Amino acid sequence: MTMSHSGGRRRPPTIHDVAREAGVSRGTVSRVLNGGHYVSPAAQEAVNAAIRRTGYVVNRHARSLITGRSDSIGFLLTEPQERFFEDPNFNVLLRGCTQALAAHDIPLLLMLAGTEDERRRITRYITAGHVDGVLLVSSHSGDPVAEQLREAGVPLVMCGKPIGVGSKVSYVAADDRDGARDMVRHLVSLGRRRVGVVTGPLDTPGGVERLAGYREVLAEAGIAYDERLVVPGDYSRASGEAGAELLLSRVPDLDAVFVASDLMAQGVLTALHRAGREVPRDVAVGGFDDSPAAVASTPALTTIRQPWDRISSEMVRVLLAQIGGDDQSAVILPTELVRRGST
Amino acid sequence: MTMSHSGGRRRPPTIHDVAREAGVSRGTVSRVLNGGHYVSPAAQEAVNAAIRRTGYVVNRHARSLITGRSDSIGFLLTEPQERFFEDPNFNVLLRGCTQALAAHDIPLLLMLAGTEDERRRITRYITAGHVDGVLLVSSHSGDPVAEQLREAGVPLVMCGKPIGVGSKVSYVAADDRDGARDMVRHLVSLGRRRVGVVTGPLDTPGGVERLAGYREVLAEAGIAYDERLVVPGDYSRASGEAGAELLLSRVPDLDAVFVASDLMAQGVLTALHRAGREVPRDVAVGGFDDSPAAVASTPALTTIRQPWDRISSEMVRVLLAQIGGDDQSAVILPTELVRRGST
DNA sequence: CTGAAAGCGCTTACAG
DNA sequence: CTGAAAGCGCTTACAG
Repeated sequence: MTMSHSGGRRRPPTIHDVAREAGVSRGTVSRVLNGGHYVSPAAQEAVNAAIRRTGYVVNRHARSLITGRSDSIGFLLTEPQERFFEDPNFNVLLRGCTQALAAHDIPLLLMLAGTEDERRRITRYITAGHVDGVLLVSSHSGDPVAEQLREAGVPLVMCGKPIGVGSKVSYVAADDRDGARDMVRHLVSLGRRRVGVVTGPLDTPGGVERLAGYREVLAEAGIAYDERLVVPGDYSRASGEAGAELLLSRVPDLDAVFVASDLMAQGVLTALHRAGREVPRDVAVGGFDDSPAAVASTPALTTIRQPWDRISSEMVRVLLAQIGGDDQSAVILPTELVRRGST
Repeated sequence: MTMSHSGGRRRPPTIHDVAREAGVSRGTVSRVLNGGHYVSPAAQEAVNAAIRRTGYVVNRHARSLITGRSDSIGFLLTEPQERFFEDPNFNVLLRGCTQALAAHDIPLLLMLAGTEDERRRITRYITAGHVDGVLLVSSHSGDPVAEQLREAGVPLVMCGKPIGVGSKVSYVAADDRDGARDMVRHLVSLGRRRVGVVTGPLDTPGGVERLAGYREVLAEAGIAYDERLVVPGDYSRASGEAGAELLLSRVPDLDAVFVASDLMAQGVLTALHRAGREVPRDVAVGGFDDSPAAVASTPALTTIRQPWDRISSEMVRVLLAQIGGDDQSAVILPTELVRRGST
């Protein structure tokens, strides 16, 4: 019966069309749509058949208008640098979240807020209720967005443990400290004693925790902590290269380096190679992340795998639970040592 | 006057609150919101002041319900492999599109449809009107999604020239053929005569066009086309490595290679190095993309820059124009030769 | 279990 | 230029 204008978009069927087709009221159709409670099997079946025949798809705008929910989730990246976007980890995380949400038929809105101005605009957009919750990726501390969203009562889950703020915010993170401990223990177990470290930014949880793990293992192994063996990095390849040069100039007989990211570890390998050190014979190198950079390096990197697929699925699970009324929660996931040629 | 429940989300102000506050009707507020036509300056000002005082933000669901538009755009990736998602080009494109849309205050919905099943679900979702238009990234031919969306009358812009389908679909692409010509002319101008090529997949425009450019330049330079110098790749690093080995086995005195992507060119460098060839002295290597891989290589790659920022902004521009009623159109953007150490 | 009815917040002809 | 009114497609108490 539908009038079909060939070519352009025809008017899509509404709940009214389905009701007429099924011989029931619109209310009954709606009840079927929303779980089928208080609906007789016969009506249920008639409605389902009518939906199939008409090709009905619910109009989410109408539904959202009345429920007050948007049935969509925001993926917010508040990061001034482009670095993180170029980080392969980001891809895995984004893809994982998109897929986990797709399983619930929830679309993901990608929001990039690199500048102060954009952050203001996006925060406003979010607090106006355009998404039901936010997956927040913000590696640096001092980001006020998390606090603002929390205050506005927006369900929120962060990737990585937030530092600085003592606020109650849900997060999902890999166990950075434990991963660092595993790596440094591994280096020490190989007989290395002059173990350098290139840290991540010390205003990020990864930077702080991985360094902490390093110190703990040195202490437990009875190796004195030596400041000259600690150099800061910013997760970029270049900072790894510079860091290794600095380490070599300070401690020429260095026999291992724990590097807080694979990308930096690539830079470390370059600098060691240039300085004529052979890896792992002269210097063993351990990375962190198990990113594609780990296998692309020569030699391939021994590293700590972060469980990105689990991180993303847990972020989605926690967020949906929170939207459903649960309290916030923190999830810490285990890491794994992956041994390759660099140790 | 607003009752504020500290903590939870308070009921946001509606157009009704603004109207009361401004002393006008809701219709007048709506007119101000939608461009301010047929509104007296006095009313205009009163409404704007009221909006500011109340902190009013339009409810997009209500608006969409009546306008029939969603005021959002989908970014659809129909790609079975993970490769493209790991491609740094993808990041740049996604970020560029997000930002171009943000300038219009239009949120971007990220849609991933890697499997047949997902493609069906997403197509249904899109044709139900949940987005006003689609930015489609699908490197391989034979993807039915483009055709389905086009038939459903959904505004659509593809990244890269679609091949196979003779259908009228808008697209934005770099000038692959011209870029390839520039690179091969560059190699020939250096005196190289035995120029190999590692192609992209020949069911993609990049694969086909870049090979065509290679052949054209050989012809114009009076160099005979030699099948042994042509090996296929799939844009992966591994295929570049294998390709270079094959080339060396067939034509040991090869003096240049044009590689259809930077990632593959990295593999080519690895293979050449292992075979004891020095780059560029023995063999000059030219890549394509100017991706981060180009600078990360040793030596850094001479390559063809694809204007990704312009590609993304043009895709958005064309899509918005099409949503506004314009006909579909194709945009071809120029590439640029970037010379580095590998030639 | 089911229908009739109210209403979510907005836009847009329609009369003035 | 402006207001009153209809209506977009849906959900949800309410009364049976």
